[in-house]
Amino acid sequence: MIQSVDRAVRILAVLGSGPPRLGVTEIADRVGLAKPTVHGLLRTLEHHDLVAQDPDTGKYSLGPGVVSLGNSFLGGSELRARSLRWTEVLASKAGEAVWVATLSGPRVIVLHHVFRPDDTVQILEVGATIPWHACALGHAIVAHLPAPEQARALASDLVRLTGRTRTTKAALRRALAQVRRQGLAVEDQEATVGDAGIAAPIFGRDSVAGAVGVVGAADRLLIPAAGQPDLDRPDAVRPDTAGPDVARPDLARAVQEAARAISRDLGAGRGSPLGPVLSALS
Amino acid sequence: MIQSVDRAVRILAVLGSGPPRLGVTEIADRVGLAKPTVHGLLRTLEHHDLVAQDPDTGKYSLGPGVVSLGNSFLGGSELRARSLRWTEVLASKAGEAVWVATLSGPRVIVLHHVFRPDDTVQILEVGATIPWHACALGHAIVAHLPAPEQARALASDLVRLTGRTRTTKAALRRALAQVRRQGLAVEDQEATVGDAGIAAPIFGRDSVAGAVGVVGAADRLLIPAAGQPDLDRPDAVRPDTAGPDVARPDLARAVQEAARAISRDLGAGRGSPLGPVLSALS
DNA sequence: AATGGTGTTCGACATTGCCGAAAGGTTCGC
DNA sequence: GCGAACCTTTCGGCAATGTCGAACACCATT
Repeated sequence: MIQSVDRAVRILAVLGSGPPRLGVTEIADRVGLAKPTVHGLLRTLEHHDLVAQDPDTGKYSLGPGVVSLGNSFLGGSELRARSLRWTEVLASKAGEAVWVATLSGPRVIVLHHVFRPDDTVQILEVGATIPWHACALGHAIVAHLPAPEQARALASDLVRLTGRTRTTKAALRRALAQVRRQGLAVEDQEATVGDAGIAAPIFGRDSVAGAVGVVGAADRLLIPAAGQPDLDRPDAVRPDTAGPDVARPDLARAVQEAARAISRDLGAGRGSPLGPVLSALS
Repeated sequence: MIQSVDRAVRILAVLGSGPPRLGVTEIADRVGLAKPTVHGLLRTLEHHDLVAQDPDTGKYSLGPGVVSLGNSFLGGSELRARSLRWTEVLASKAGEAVWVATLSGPRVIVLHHVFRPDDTVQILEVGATIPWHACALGHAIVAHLPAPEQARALASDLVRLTGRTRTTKAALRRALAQVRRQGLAVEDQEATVGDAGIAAPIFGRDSVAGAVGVVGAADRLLIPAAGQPDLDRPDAVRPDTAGPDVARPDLARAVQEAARAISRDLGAGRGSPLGPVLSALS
């Protein structure tokens, strides 16, 4: 581990997580380094436009360079590229906004966002990060992670975002087991009040690569647990195996189909170790 | 300038600009360093999720961490925050897509993108970078830069993107002079065939902070130079002072109004050195 | 005018990261 | 199937490199 690079990155992280503008002294405190050390690192980062210094106050913030890099990452992401055509279909079939996400540490990052087909004003969420335990995308991914990584995810900070966020290991373990059973994750207002999510895992050649799902108003995406199952669609989620939150069967099916289509494009299946898992999901 | 950090950033830049996946050897060649050196830097960056290594091929690519940083930058950008409300208005008034951009080195970065109000499928361009000399946003910014920085911009690589891109210093200097006269930049298919742009500068407390403009099909945004001026709107751009590309007067006016509104929100004016410049633009 | 707080510069110490060479591992071609 | 060529990764010694204490210049308050 190269020390100065490590420190530089930690400075970037501090600038990205805290208040938008910080002074040298404040940064030095937060990363635990001497002031001149931080200054030198900042100058180097500034030279590459990764940080910018406010000419008036002398304080530092992230620079435009980081957006370019972020954009390059999105452009080079195979998961994102492969999901473009299928998410379009899913959005129009479901009539809801579609997100594609991948895991980064204890959070999921939205890689792609297809707007809900109606033309209301919507803000773009690409690049946004959400704690994995508070969204369906995160559940779908973590449920299919190898055991050690899954344990690491469960050991992370399980912050409460709304009154309904599940924050205990036990509750999350139950949720993940259910996700594995159904091949589908459902979340009801655990990240944002009023919004729900339905998601399914996407597999790469030999591991889970991300997840795709729909996001929108809970009363459009879910049906009350007490409601009758839609017996015309036997392959849809059945209320008797589901928890209190039940996904609309047509949405559940559409999400799963999209996830499988993207997985196929990514090269999962054909003799890969995940073949059996994939079959179980179909 | 701290060497190892500088090298690490150059590695990130290489990963962001070249092919999406590169091996250690290839990276070492491109940055001109020894293989083990690059390896150490990559391991450090990987530890922070700024690069990711493909477990199969061993090749490296940018990691999810860079998107988080990019998103933090956008969230903390005052220019972006202040422009949100006005761009919404501009988009609906103009009926076209609206971009807000800032300068980063020789390129402009799109900080905010409001979709064209009709609901056709559009891709999101936030984070995209464009050579400054090939777009109206870039002209609007560079035209109001202090002389030394302006010279530096003119000294950069003036790449030809389409058959109409102006690539000589002389032509660009003329264009910039006209932008200063009119307080408006117009670009006709210099970045993308079929697309034009109309943009105006946004000023911060004591310098140009960015630009706002509309982007769309050239035949919707521009009127033929030979056409008659719209005499009902005396404050619009007049063909006799304009070059061959003439912006639709209503769009020109709307863009300028949005730019001035955002500048006002950013704190330009009220006794700042740019007061006179601002007045001249109104 | 004095004070507390910035961001910044300087210089010496020794820690740190650099690179040559060699070692696993994998994918070709034969 | 075998060998060779490529890859990524590891090791160790040299010295260049980055780190930090102290002092500087500057601004906003007191």
